[in-house]
Amino acid sequence: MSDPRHPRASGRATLSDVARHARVSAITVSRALNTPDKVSSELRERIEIAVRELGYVPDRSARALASRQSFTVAVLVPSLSNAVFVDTLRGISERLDPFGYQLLIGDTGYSAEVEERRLRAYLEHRPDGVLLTGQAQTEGARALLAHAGVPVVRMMDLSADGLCVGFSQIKAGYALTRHLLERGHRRIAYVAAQLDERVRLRGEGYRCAVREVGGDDPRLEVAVPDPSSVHLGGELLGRLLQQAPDCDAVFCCNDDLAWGAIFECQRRGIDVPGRLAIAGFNDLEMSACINPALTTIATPRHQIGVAAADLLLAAIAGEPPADGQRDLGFSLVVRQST
Amino acid sequence: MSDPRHPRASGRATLSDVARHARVSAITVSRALNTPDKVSSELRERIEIAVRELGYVPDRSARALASRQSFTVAVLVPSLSNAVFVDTLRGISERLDPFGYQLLIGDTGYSAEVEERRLRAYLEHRPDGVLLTGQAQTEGARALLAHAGVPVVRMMDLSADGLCVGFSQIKAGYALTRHLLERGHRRIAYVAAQLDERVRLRGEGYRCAVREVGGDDPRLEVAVPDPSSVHLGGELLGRLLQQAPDCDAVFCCNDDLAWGAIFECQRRGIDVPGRLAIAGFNDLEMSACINPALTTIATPRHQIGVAAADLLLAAIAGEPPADGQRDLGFSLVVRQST
DNA sequence: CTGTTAGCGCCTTCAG
DNA sequence: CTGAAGGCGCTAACAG
Repeated sequence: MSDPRHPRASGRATLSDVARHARVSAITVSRALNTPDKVSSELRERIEIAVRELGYVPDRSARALASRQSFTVAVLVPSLSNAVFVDTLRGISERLDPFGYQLLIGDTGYSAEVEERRLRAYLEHRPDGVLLTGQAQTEGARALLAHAGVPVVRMMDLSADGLCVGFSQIKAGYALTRHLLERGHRRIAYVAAQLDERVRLRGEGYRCAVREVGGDDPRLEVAVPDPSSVHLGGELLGRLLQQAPDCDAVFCCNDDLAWGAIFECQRRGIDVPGRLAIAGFNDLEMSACINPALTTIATPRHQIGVAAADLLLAAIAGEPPADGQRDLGFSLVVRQST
Repeated sequence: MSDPRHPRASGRATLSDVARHARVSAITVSRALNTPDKVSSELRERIEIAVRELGYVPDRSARALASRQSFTVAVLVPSLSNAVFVDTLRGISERLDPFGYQLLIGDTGYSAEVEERRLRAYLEHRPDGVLLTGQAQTEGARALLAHAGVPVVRMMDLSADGLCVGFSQIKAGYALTRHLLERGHRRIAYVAAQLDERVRLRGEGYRCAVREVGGDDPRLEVAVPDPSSVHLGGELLGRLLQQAPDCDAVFCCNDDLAWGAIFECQRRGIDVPGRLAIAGFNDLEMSACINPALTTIATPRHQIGVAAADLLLAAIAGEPPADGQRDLGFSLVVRQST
């Protein structure tokens, strides 16, 4: 009833369908596809034709199962709405795509629980490597990774152990605050939302710097756990101005908040930077376009993705990590808002 | 040499490792995990303990191979840098996560070739469904989908055949232009970048509307294929003002460009909307925050994700699509920029 | 260069 | 409710 030259009605063409069609053995088809130079050009051609005629698409599950390599890398970022992580993803993808690795991209919504859940889900794919943003947050997540035994590279911050690529969030926060101090500001505020590890560390850097000049004052800090947004930036500026009307500079934990703060100043007729200097963090594309252009910390997020991918590739290949902790630095971009 | 109660050194714990550990058969472990109510509570408990002790994580490849269901859905969007698609992804994820589906998320960079390549790669995972943005661009992509025989839902625009969820880009472009006409503008420009299907359709709508009042003029259109960005918005405004100094309103094909145009007007001292009205498309978060607040078309992108997921779920379940073409509409949001 | 054999880890029968 | 046998599609290891 069934024609052996054609794929079974029950599903798609398989390797043996192709093999039968090309009158070779299955393994030869496998080789023609994966290591073409190990197959004579004659058979290769016949096989290529069969593949095309049957519309054969290999099955990764079967391949992964048999070869014990999934050619898959799991990547977890806090949010896809944040351009910072999307730039990082692009760097990863640029580096991993050419090697045939496929990315399992997931966002955690800045939640440790979601992170663990997604991690578990992705580990079921037996990824060849895992890329994480920051530390694995929960005990469970760390246990999962330990059991899995896959190479892991952590991105964005620096840490004491394991492989990681990033820069010192503390130093960056410190550097930006120093810049404001050098501009002569003494009542410098820190406005933050989405209080993740990195935002906290930037706050640390800020506090370090203001303390050095005795300029620390709890009223100068506005921090809320809400998701960051431009709108929130305006709102938090209002709150800040209420609790510390004499502040003369604002360090926003990210650019989005800073934009919102600038817009709010425009509406209130507050001169930036004359009456109030405003600085952000990350140097997203728009920060150079807004009026006044935003002073901010440029972060090497794309490069972090590239380097993390390279590090992971090396780890997958079993190469000893020459420098497991890669500090890619940051740079202060001074524009008109300060 | 090897203790049968422990996973082999060569790899991670398998179902039979767990089975041995709990002194039951492998299939019972499988059932305890997938259909717990088909296993006595006693065995279930023993199995749960074994799972925990061994740190067992199921292997999706093996499961997919044996069950012929991958519980995976492939999603292709043009870009992750565009908040529009990220909002759509969120809608999809919200709907599909609870069912245990895992998303294979990929971006095409607005390229038809990349789309086909990614599609092929994702089909190797034997996804239970595919979510596409717009039409499958290439002949090859369409052939792949036809061969694969998986349910496909297309998002964002409307189309004649197959399952799709979106709204009429033409009508939206028309509606926005009508609004500008009703405001009394007669020299309305269309500024566009990233010329994908949707941007072109919006342009169609624009042209329809201006033609009705005899206001069409090629000098009023500035369109470049470059990736859209805020910076580009400013640049294109400059170009427009040069080739049509008398234009009195600008319809930007997306909000990013409109922001850039507004910033450029601020720098040039052009009054918005007094001298020049500016409108965008999509209603991203920032559009309500900028000064002047941006008039734009609010698009139901999150809802599109939700509805697309629902449609796909139904199609996977083999349910006949009651309404295969779902028009979710759009709405005009009039703010201060017009 | 090509083929055979066996098995990856799990689930679908079909039995009890 | 539990288990035994077989196979999903592919590739490793060995043969020739």
